[in-house]
Amino acid sequence: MNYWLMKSEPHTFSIDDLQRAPQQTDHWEGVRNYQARNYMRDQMKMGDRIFFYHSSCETPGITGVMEVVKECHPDLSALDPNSPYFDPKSTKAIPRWWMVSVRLIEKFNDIIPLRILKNIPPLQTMVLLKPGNRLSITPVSATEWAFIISLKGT
DNA sequence: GCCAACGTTGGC
DNA sequence: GCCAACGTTGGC
Repeated sequence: MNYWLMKSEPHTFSIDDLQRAPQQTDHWEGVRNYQARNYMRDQMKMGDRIFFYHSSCETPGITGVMEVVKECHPDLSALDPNSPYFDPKSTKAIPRWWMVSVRLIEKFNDIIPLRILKNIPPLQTMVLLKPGNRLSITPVSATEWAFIISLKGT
C-alpha cells in the first residue's frame, strides 16, 4: 500500500465538505500540475491511504485520513467552460487531466499543524517539508505515516 | 499583502 | 532548445 498527502484550501474544499458528501466520498478534481497528475494517474491504487492537508489558511496542517476508492479517471471539470478548472487543451477524446476518488476514513479531533511537523526530526524527510515544495500531492513513506498517526490527539 | 520558489508559456 | 516574462502556490 502507498501513502500520500493531498493539499486543499479549506475555503475551496475542506475535510468537513468531504465528511458531508454522500458516502463521505468525492473526486479530487482540479489538479492542474503534471507531476501531481502523474501520481494520481500512474501510482495511486485502490486502498492507498492519504493525509488530508489544509493549505493557505490560518493553521495549515494535516486534518485527517482518506483512502482511494476509485483509481484514475478523467477530470471532467477541464471540459467545462464554466469551471474554474477549465482547460481548453483538454478534450473528451484525449483528456489531459485525471483524478482519483477518495473516501474519508477519519477526521482528526485536532489538526496536526505544519509548524509542529517542522519541529519533529524524524519527519524532516517528508517531501512536504522540502524547501520550496509546492506540490499539491506528495508521497509519504510508511515510516513517516506511522509517526504522524502516533501524533494524533497529542 | 509580501515574496520566494517554482512551473508554464511563447518568441526566437 | 533556450530563456525571459509571467502566473501560481502557499507560508508567514
